[in-house]
Amino acid sequence: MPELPEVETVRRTLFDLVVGKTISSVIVSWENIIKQPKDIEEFQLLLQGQTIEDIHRRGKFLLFQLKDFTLVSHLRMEGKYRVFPADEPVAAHTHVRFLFDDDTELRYQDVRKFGTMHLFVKGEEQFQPPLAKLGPEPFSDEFNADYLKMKIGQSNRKIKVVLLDQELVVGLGNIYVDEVLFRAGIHPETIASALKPKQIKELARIITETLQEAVDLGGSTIRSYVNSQGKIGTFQDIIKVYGRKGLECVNCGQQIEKITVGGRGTSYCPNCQPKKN
DNA sequence: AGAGGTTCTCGGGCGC
DNA sequence: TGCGCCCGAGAACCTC
Repeated sequence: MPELPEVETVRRTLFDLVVGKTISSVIVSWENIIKQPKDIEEFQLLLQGQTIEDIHRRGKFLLFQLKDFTLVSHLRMEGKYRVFPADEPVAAHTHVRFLFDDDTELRYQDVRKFGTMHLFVKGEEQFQPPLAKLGPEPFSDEFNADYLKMKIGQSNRKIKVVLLDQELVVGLGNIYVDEVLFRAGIHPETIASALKPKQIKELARIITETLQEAVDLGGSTIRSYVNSQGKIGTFQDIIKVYGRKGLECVNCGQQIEKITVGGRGTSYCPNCQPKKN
């Protein structure tokens, strides 16, 4: 499901629903979600009595700032957070429940069970996996044309693979990387080092711009994504290539093609994104 | 039937 | 040989 725009939208909607609430207990019904601490009872014990003071985002991770700890949560493909009254029946695929002392609860649902949670003593999360090696945020000053030139100028990997690498820049996933490359007119299999400085400069601008547009539209709802208030995003309405295999390119009318790049389904326009190497 | 919005690990190949 | 780099496959699961 979620790439940066979806996670940011979840963060914003969840913020209004849970900040200020205090956890009275935690119920875990699929233990593999909890990666740290390894001991589930310890995870539950540490969270008891903790108040949610803030919710941050780092790349595609949600960071619940508690009084003494940071709960780092990745939604992977299908993870969702919703808040319910305590007496609401528990829906299928609910794996973790954070019960609050006001008779409401935060429920984590995840059909495919790929999501992860790591609990750290506040402040330690940034020095350890899974956050330690993440690249800059796409909206930060650190991420700019010079940075991108420096990082990918000598890379012999395909540009799509490079952009999906969260150590380069965080936030892009399969939808937005395809849209970004379409907007930039770059074939997804182009070797990164073959890009001209001008193209890289343009790419940096388009990455930031595309993700910002998507945040403004509440993300993309392709199959199952809804935010924590149950609302869908609308970026899918302006998607130009992702999921449009066989349809006409909105720019030139040629059929959108689909190939596999780095093991991921990849949609692009062979005319607007010609292969040059 | 197989792909799907994610990420990690593994083994193999290549070039220096 | 070793190292760095890159790639693909497979893994974690369930739904349509």
